[in-house]
Amino acid sequence: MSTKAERTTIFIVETVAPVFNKHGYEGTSMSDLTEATGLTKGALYGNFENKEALAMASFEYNSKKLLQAIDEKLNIPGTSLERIFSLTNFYRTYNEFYDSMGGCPVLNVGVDAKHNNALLAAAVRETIKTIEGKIALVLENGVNKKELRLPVTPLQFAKQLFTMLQGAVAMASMTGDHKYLLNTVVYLDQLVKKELKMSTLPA
Amino acid sequence: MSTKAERTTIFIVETVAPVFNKHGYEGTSMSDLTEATGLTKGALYGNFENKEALAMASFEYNSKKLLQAIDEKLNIPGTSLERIFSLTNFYRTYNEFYDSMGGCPVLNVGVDAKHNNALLAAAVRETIKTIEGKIALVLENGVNKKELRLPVTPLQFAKQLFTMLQGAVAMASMTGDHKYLLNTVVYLDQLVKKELKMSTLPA
DNA sequence: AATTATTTATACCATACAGTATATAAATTT
DNA sequence: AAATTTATATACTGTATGGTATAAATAATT
Repeated sequence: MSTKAERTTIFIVETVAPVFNKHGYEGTSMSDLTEATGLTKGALYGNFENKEALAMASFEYNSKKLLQAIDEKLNIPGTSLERIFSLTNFYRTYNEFYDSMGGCPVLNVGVDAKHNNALLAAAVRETIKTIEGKIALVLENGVNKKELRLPVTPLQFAKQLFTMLQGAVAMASMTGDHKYLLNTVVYLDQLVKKELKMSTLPA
Repeated sequence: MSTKAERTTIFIVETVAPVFNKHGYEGTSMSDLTEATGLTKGALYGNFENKEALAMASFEYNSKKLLQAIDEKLNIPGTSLERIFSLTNFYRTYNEFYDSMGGCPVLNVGVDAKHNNALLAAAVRETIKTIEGKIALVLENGVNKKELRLPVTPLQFAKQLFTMLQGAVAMASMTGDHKYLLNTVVYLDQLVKKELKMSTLPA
């Protein structure tokens, strides 16, 4: 069993992560965090070195949740095409997912941290690379198994796919209209069906 | 000729706009602004009611510049298709454009203001609507002139186009890699050529 | 050029900020 | 259960915050 202190640390990150994600690094104050957690500064500074460490832990927490969800969707049993559809289907209601985190961590921290915190900005770039890599792996596998053909390299296509998804995330987030997600996924699914499906082009 | 005071107000907005755009509403302090302008608080508060008014004027300034650039690209003489390509071509090097503003105002303020400033958030939504409307108008014109055909309504297609462009903007901005813009525009151009061009499907 | 109106600089306000020292309380170990 | 370690609360730094009152300086008007 975990010690009380460890559980407190986790509790702090869980509680604080959405606050940082909503209001950004500079926009979040230590008193916002004591208020959210019901703890005092002593407790926060006892578990984390400073504000930056709290923000970093918060992003890593949200990023991990996102990466796990993406992994789960991409690693279902089935063909590579079915795995890609599983991912796009996840983004169909991605607004519900990111609402529980106070917003998409990639988008929010990526934009906020760019000129406010170099460490966080680097962490976001790492997360983006990881996601693109995961998608590329599925695509590469599909090419190897001759389940699909790609007009460009797997990584290149993965980047393009993620860019479009992230565009929908940005628009849905800024406008509050989740139809941007829905319409983009509908578009992407037909794109994948038309462009990547191998069965339409027998050897 | 303009009065000295009017020119000072303009100078303040010009100088302050990139600072707000880079660091966000909460991340920008009044002393950041006195430092950037070389003026004192007295001067800033003599020309603007408060910090929020300064931030609002800054966004409107950047937004206007963007809308003017988009207008310029969309209103070249030529067919509706050429106008759309003129817009996508603008986004090919959009990073240079937004660098001079301290980032894309739609993306940066849209993400930053969502939970930090309701007024700014509403202004961004308005700008998005305006851009989508401008693109939709060109598309509608093209349909009327039978220069192109659309699988969905002009506004719907305009939204999808802008979503993809904004996705590229977000990715390029977060990673610092402008190839996201280039690749997306290459993709969009071929998409438009294949899907919208009427000449391939004679009546 | 003198007067008036406006604009900017200075000095200040109360409050909020991130962070710390230390005392108290609560776990953990023996 | 007692001793010890660890975690949390309290009270406190010094500094920065957005904003203001007022005085000095500069434009604009007559």
